[in-house]
Amino acid sequence: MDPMARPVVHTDSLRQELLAVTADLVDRDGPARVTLRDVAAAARTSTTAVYSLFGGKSQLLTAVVDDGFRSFHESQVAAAPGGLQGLGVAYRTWALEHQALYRLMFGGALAAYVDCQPSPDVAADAMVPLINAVAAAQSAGTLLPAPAEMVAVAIWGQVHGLVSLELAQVGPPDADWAAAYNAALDAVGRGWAA
Amino acid sequence: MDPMARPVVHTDSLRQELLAVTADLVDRDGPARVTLRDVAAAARTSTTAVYSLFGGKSQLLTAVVDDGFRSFHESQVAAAPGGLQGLGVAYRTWALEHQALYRLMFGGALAAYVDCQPSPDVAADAMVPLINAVAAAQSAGTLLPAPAEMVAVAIWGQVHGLVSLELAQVGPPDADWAAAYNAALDAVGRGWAA
DNA sequence: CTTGTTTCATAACAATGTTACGAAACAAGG
DNA sequence: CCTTGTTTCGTAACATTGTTATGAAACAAG
Repeated sequence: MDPMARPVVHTDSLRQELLAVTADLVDRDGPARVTLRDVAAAARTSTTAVYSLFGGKSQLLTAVVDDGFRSFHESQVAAAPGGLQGLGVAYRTWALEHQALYRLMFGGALAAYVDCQPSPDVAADAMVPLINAVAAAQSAGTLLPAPAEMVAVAIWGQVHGLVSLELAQVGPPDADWAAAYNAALDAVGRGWAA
Repeated sequence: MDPMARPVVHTDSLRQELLAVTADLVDRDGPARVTLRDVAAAARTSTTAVYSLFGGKSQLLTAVVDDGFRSFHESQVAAAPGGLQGLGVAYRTWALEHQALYRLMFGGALAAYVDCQPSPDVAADAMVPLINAVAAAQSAGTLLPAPAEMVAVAIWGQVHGLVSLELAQVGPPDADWAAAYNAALDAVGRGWAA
């Protein structure tokens, strides 16, 4: 009574393929040039797959963004032994290695050009290593005993803002971003030191 | 020999009107919902006007963004007497009062969803009051004597990053952004203090 | 082999940036 | 006053893209 009918092709592995292909297109041409027809063609399927597996373009991009946050989270976990400085350095390193994805992750949500806001819990997770490092430094007595989450948000804002300005190329044309970034990290350390 | 022909309607005043109407639409519905047909209808003209006066949609948005940077520049100039703290407070105030425009100004350039990157000199101008305040504080001996432009970029990154995260709603769901912002401004003051 | 059911690719649809065409508007000359 | 010539700009066609609807493809059961 349940003829299995036509075999399923829109499987989870195709879902992964679509995610990878989309991320590739974003990295190659930027978010504006990503079309569902190109995505489908690159994955050797049809645009219907995007709708049956994700629901639409914005959900596809949201999934790519969430994957980006997870990748970023991993890099932060790996850098956690380096303390606050290590996390700060790893932040910019990851952003420069995944420029287009980083632009989509933060610029997409900010510009609201397409509805690709990261899932709140995924974005919050990415911040956990930083919060832990802040709390650890506070326990060690090297950091001011302000609320850890607030300090973490402030520090994240610092590094995110500098990286954003660098990637968006908004600022002095001859800016030495690497130097500014390192100097800012030092200033953050002094500013929040106990 | 030079019959004046049909009178010109695509004049500079219509250009201003288009700019105002576009900024309104951006503020009301966000950049994604801005269509040339709507812009033209709101200005009681045709889409041709956008092409003859700007060249296309991206140039129109770029002009809006440039106007935004000029408005922001004015608010910074007005806040200059308040010193670094005053500039920092004015920064967030302006951003919150022009949320959609701010999103377009920085998120648009970052996401690269549409080519609306601000003119470099306009964006650089917006930073001049901050650079001056940094230089003044250094002359007064209250700020570390690092290159003024680098310090300014670092401070700008701090405030921009926090405001961006707040507007993009990326971060802890229950974050107290105002408190984090004020704490960050204080930390910046301590971090760069002489 | 037919039938029935599920799945998915193709094609139609709507919206939008862009471009091409031709009508509108006006001055000069008859 | 009408015709002609030239410039200007609104309308309509075009191409692209997200989305939806339709019908063919694929397979199991009888």
